[in-house]
Amino acid sequence: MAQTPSPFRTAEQRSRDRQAKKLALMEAAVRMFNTRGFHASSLDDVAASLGVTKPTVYHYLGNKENVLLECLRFGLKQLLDAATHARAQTGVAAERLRSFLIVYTQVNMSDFGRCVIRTPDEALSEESREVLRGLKRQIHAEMRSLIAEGQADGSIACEDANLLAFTLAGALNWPARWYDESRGHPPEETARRLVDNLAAGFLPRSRPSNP
Amino acid sequence: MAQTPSPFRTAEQRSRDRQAKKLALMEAAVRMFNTRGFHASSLDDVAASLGVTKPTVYHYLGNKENVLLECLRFGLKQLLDAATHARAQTGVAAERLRSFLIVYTQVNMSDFGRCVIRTPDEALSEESREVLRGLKRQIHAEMRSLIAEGQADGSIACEDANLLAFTLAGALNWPARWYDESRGHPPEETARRLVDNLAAGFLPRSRPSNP
DNA sequence: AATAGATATTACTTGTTAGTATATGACAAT
DNA sequence: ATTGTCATATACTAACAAGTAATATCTATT
Repeated sequence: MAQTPSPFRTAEQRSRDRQAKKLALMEAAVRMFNTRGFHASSLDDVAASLGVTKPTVYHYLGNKENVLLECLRFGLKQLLDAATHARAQTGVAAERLRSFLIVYTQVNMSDFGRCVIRTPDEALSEESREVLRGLKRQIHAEMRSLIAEGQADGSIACEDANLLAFTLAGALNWPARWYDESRGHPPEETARRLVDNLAAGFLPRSRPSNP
Repeated sequence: MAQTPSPFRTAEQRSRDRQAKKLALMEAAVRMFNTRGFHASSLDDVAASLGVTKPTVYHYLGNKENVLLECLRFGLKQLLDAATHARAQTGVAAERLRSFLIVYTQVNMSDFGRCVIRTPDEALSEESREVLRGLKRQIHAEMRSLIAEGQADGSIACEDANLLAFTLAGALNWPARWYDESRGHPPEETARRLVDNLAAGFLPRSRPSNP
């Protein structure tokens, strides 16, 4: 089985290499976008941060807007996956919503999620904007529908599912701006506490809601 | 009293004129920043939108960064004013907090408030960033201290006043991104409903919290 | 009138960066 | 061996936008 390893890479290995390089470029880019903003980030600098030159970036990612677009898609996919994962769970809707929200928040605290939140639509061309709006709408719809299920099964109390979705999303997107992993509590714990605030509200409850 | 009006303006009138022009430039700028983003907005275009030229902008506002800075200060002042106004009211802390939050949200739905929320720190120089961080911290501190008062007088239930302030701020900053005055409910109503969501939480309450 | 100050313009310089044309070396398949 | 393809570099173009003279004009006071 364990033969002398060939110094030649198979087609599959090369394809994996390529993917890894592409992802490394995306990671370098997203970090720079997050620290400097999209317009203030030059592809020269992104490339240099990995010890290569700009045409290499173009080789793997086409053009600057596409670099951003792929980063955003990647982040949005993580958010959507969180939704489908929560959807597959058992329990009342409020519980499924909670577990979705906690993962949603953690994604927003990570590099690609941060980029999704921090990048305003205007940074993109009309075309790409439509694509992204579609994905964002999907995520919003998932959240809203979990809320609606909760209204139906009685585990969630609210007047307007759509507006509640905006309320929750806002509160849980914001860590993309303020959360600093290197100080304070770890991401999961912070995420959980934020969601608890939203679940309970800030007005005192006379008695526990689960009799 | 009502004499033939002099065609000559007094010093005071001229000073008011100057202020008005400066403000008009700031409004034009802030609207462009909000629609295109800071880096994608050229002062040539800002000036052109009022039928003047770029050096005019420099005459009134110095340089591009200062244009942004003045807009942000303006918006932040509105937020701080909302806090001091709420502070002066009577009633339990939860009530004062509510009324602060509602105004806070409405500011974030208006041009200058939008700009405060949508402009990420990185757009500015280290210097200006410090100034703004200071102002933002003030607002955050106001919110946190209203919450702490509520913990003390029993009108607010929460474990961590600081984290609750982030939760509320996030939810109520977000309308700067999604709210569209031209569709849906008017600003005050939307603001009130958002705050209600946060006050009540999404878990059902067995009975009203005000016995 | 004449001068000073405020307001605005035209025309320029300069720096930055997205994007491209072209060259080159390495490897793989034939 | 030869040919083609992938990965990368060097070196360039083109465009845009910030900021700066130098200058003209209007207004108000002496």
